[in-house]
Amino acid sequence: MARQPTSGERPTVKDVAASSGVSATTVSRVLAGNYPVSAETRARVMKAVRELDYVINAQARALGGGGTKTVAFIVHDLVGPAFAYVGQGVEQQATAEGRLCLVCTSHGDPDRELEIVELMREQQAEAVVLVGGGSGNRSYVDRLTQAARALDKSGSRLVLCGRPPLGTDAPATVVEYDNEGGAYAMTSYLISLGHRDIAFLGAGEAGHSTVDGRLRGFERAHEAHHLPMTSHRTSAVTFDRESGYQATRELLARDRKFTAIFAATDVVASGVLVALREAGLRVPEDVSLVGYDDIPLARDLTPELTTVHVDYEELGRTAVRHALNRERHALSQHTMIGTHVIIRDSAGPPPSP
Amino acid sequence: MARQPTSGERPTVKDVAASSGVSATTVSRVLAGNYPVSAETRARVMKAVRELDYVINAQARALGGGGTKTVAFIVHDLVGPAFAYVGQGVEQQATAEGRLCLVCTSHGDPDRELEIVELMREQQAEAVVLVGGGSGNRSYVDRLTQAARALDKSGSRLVLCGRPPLGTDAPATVVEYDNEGGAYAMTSYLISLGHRDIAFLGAGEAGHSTVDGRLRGFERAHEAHHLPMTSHRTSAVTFDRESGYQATRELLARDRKFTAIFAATDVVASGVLVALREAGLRVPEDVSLVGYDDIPLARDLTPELTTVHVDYEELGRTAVRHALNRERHALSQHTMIGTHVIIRDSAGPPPSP
DNA sequence: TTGTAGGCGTTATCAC
DNA sequence: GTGATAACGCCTACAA
Repeated sequence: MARQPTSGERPTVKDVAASSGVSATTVSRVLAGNYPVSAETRARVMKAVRELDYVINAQARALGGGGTKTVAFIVHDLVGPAFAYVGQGVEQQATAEGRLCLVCTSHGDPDRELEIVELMREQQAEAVVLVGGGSGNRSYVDRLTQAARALDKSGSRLVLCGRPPLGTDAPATVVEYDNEGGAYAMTSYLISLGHRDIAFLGAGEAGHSTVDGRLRGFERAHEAHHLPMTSHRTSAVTFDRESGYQATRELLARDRKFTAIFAATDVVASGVLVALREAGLRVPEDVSLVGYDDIPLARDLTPELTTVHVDYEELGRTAVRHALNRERHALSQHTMIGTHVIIRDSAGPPPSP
Repeated sequence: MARQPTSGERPTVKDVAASSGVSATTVSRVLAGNYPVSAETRARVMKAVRELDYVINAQARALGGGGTKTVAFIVHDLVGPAFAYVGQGVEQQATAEGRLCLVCTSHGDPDRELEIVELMREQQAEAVVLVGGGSGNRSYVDRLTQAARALDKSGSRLVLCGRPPLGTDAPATVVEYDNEGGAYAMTSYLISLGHRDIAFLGAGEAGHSTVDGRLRGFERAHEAHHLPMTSHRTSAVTFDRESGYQATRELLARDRKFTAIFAATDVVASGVLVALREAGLRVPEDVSLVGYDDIPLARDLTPELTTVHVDYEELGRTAVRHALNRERHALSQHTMIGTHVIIRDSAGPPPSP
């Protein structure tokens, strides 16, 4: 008589085997489909599978061999629009390559981030994608390098997505986008419109790779055009709307000479816009405003925001693709994704004096 | 001599045991910390753990007993703001309860959704959270009910987050928010402002639980105030900005009597706003506009959008909390989260005739 | 306090 | 084509 699994218990290959009168090995072969099995046997097994509503145990499979078919991505939080798009890309590519996706949020805490990497090593994730700019702090970079080596040793791969490489001796895959180039192009655009006094509102602490790159592009453009620079960094540590609002108010209180504002992100720009409007300043007639990221919000602002486009979804896809299909023994990989200016309505010529 | 694991291989408890001169069991006990071990032994073991850079194998642990400590959430996509917030809540609560989070996207495809539920059963996820409104299609509901039973049998739990229960005999946890109540309150608000001809722009096919609920609230408010209703549903199947834009253009082409528009979502409202502005209509002077969801976008529109607030993050948290800490043998659970009107600047009295 | 034996569900290996 | 058997790495009895 076919063995009936205890009700309320999950059936196993053994149950299927018993129920279809074959060995567990044969059941495994039918399911894997990578080994010759007679058509008749296959049919019997499949019937039992359906009747028992059997599904394989992924943990057991991973243990026996085969690996976990899992990719992890670690992100500050899921609600930042840019993060969400990267996540979307990661999930998409992971699914396309037959992998499942683990998500974790670090809320920007480096210690938590390293903890999570450790957790992912326990989980045997095939790739660990770290999303978002990170700190350049020395001890942090060292610990991350060590984590990269540990992952490498267990056949996994650390991927840095949207931040610079750790060093050439760290086994990691890096997929960046061109913060500096985009900021350079945007600044040049403003200069070409006639602006000579541009305020850069870069929220966040120094040493943060993303803002640093953008600021560098801003500076380089000034140098290239032989222009003095009036950069205005704020002490805010977040990239949110509120910090853009506050920074603009402070700026307006102490300096009204600038004719354009370059906000470090679109979200910051949305806060800037509110402050400008409250001060009775029109955009772009009185002051031009540009952002960075080109998230959907950019088109919802009034006026629609001129900004730098970054293909975040592609960033995520590339990260997974490279991590999973890299050349054997290629120690480090590095890809740079281009960015470009999207001209909308928030920037124009400076007001005539 | 202590056994050195082959370089490039992951160390196991055995390696740690050999390296510290104790048995594998003792290592396990030290790591679990739930069993008395002499201080000296513990120290030796921990030292070996550090030296070998050992981490436990989560798959093996799950297999031996203990379970996977994993929660899955399935969502249309990660970039919709509402979805992102629910995901944030799910991840947050999962982490708080010591679980890891698997994400999958279904892109609104019911078949894919059921496939994913199956995958999660293989993964032994402790809870499977289905996020977002779903179709009321009979065969779909039946298959989902069957999936719920299958999950229940393996000790897991299906959670419906933001959609109505499958039926009282399905072992599932449901966490909804009050679509009908919020729409009722908002419609009443518009009526109290003096509006008598309100267009409801509900993108999406009939049978979609979220829109249906909102439309029901819209209708009930009209009934309660003894007002005839002029509902306008569009044929668009998406909830995006574009569908709001198109729907509004069609609406304007055939009917200009309405004095207010109730958009099914904030994102739809953003498209409506563009179309209105293009037509030279001022908001709220010429026509009032309200939305639903209260995503950050609502505050970035000009004028800031009057809308219905939904605490999506709490929705996600509640989903996980209930799934993990339910009473034993409670077949079905049902929670409703409240919604409320947020008054901003996009709705006012109708223009005097 | 510590060690030994067996099992979790699957797949790889080796026989038949 | 099919079936036993031994891993995989951990944990929970049961002994000592």
